[in-house]
Amino acid sequence: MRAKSNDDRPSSRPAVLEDVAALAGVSAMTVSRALNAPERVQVETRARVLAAVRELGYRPNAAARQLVTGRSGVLGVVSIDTPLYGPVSTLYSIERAARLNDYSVSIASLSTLNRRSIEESLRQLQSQLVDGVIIVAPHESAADGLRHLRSKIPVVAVDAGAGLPVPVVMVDQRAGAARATKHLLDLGHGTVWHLAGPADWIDANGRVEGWRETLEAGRHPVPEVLRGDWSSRSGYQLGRHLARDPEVTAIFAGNDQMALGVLRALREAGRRVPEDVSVVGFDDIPESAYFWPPLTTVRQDFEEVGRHAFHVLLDRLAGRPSQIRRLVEPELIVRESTATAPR
Amino acid sequence: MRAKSNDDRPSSRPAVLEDVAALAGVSAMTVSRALNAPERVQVETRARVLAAVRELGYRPNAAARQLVTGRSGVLGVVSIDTPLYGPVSTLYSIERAARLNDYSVSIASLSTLNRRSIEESLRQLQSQLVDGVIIVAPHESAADGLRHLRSKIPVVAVDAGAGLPVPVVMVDQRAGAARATKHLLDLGHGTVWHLAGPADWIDANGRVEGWRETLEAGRHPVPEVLRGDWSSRSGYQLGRHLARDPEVTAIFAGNDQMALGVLRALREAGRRVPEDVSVVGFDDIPESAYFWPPLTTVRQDFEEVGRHAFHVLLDRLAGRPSQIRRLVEPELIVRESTATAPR
DNA sequence: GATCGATGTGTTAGCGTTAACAAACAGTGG
DNA sequence: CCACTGTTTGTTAACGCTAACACATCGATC
Repeated sequence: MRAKSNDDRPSSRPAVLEDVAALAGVSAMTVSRALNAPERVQVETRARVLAAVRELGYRPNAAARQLVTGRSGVLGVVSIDTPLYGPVSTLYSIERAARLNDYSVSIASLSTLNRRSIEESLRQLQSQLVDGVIIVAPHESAADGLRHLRSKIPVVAVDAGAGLPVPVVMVDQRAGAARATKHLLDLGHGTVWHLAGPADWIDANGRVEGWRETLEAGRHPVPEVLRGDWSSRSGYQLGRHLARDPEVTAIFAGNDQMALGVLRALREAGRRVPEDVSVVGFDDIPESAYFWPPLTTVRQDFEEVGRHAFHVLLDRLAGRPSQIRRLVEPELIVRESTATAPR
Repeated sequence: MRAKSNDDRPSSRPAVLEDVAALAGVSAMTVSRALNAPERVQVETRARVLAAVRELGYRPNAAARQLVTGRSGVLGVVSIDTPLYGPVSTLYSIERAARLNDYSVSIASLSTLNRRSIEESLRQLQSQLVDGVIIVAPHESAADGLRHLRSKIPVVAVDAGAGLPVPVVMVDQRAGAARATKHLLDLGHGTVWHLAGPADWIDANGRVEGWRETLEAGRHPVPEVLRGDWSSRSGYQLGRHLARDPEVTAIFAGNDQMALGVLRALREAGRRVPEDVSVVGFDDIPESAYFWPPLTTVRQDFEEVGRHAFHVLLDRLAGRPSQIRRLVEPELIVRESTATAPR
């Protein structure tokens, strides 16, 4: 009990449980119960307590509660600090799902994902006493870190490779790439060139696999993979090579930005889209509907990814069993950058 | 002291101060000092303590520390949940600055910024015991919330209007818009049309002002402002109107996405860029160098904005006086979408 | 050689909350 | 009418840390 437990209420200091208890004429424990387990307190008592809470503007002290319960109601999210559409959308959707469930979110953004950086940020989040962590790990280099996790707290990965000792939630990249490729083949193109994202990105490699499998399944020749870095610049540079080759009539770019660069390279080379060459992107960023021409692309439902990741983590926290690999279906959005093959 | 203070170390339970103290043969207080005020402990003792800390893998319990010191080392960031380049870059740069200074960052992303939503998220962050809050408030509607803050903890705003009772850090939008406009006037254009962002965005209005002032200063006619919504779609729609008017030879778009839509509208109307019409954007998103043609635009240094915001907040936390309004200088990036006026 | 300050370390008492147990009370059934 | 159950409330003791003070020890000072 406070030294000065007299009747003044110096609103300078925030109200604590004891103040509420005094005002309501009950013990501190009853107040605690009225707030955390309302059914264990008589209706009338609870009403008095809640009135006192409101009058004093009482807010429970998170640190004290956490010290005794061991739970903080805080979720850690480890992410990569690029302003790329995918990772950002995922981060926000996780935050939204968490807040809807009265969790708050503490972020650790990393410029590179590897074992050291992941362990470091995990340590930092742990000493902040987060209840669980979601790692957005779109890099292959993160696998090493995820494989050797020896964290006590539950971890869920988003956009991570297979065969890891943690649950993974992600968009089915292979299915998305397969749909994009099949769309082009169905339009009569002999084969599809693929402009991939960096080899150390999980998503990039998943898309390469989906593309390759689809070509092979239809016995189409498989051109060499071209590696970009997600930027329009790299799409442009690689696009200039492709533009020179008259054989090339269908290009599947690993994301919309690279597709934008390709569109520019083709135009500069005098090749029309979609009359001479068809182009498909990936992501469906808000701009892609306004590219020239509007881009056929693959939409990923990040909202669903975030929601799932959060709920899988909740399951872990509650000790419930949960799926260890959850794939979200992507959707092909057909616009004007694709058409039947020339001739 | 723990009930079972015998010599076993059940590594099941994480080590606490007392365990370290026992191993090092000192009192808990000495361990605390060795970690928080190393100069107040003898060199040799400190070495023993640190060795014990390492051996046990001891990490201080944040909740306990916070309960007694009243400080958490956590910073709240209230932001808007769009994947737009500006707000996202700002968020990441704040996070980076914070982490470099051993603060962690808890985010609250809102879909709308108004008095109610700001107060609500501030309450939530406060009950999480953050030491201070940075509000990224690019909406006019946030002003009402910021004006009536009665929060006990320090608050700094980013991208907020003038005349508020909190320190504000932001890019100088008027200067940026003035530079863009002047660039076009210097190229001989009679006047400049402006395609503004939504009227409820601070930045959009700052750019309108900078544009208008520059035109008026040079006694150029001031065309009616066209209002878009930052999207390529709106840029395209408004651009189609402008494309029909042969008087229009210079367009300043409120951001790069809208500029992209304008480029498309002009091209569809058969008007060449930059030969017939010059176009300037704002933001310098990574793609804008790969638009067709590459876009002249205004670059904002978000990294610096984040750094400043964090340090102003640190000043507040330390009770030091700080600037109440800090403007970061934008930079004009000239590319190929602008040229001397036709005729 | 008593007094002082400086230096290093220990002791005590909380910070605000909840788990665990204890107590008071009413109703129930034999 | 008494033990026995269940419901509601209170009491106590942590949770892990640090502020504040207390206590040694040492050399320097007059």
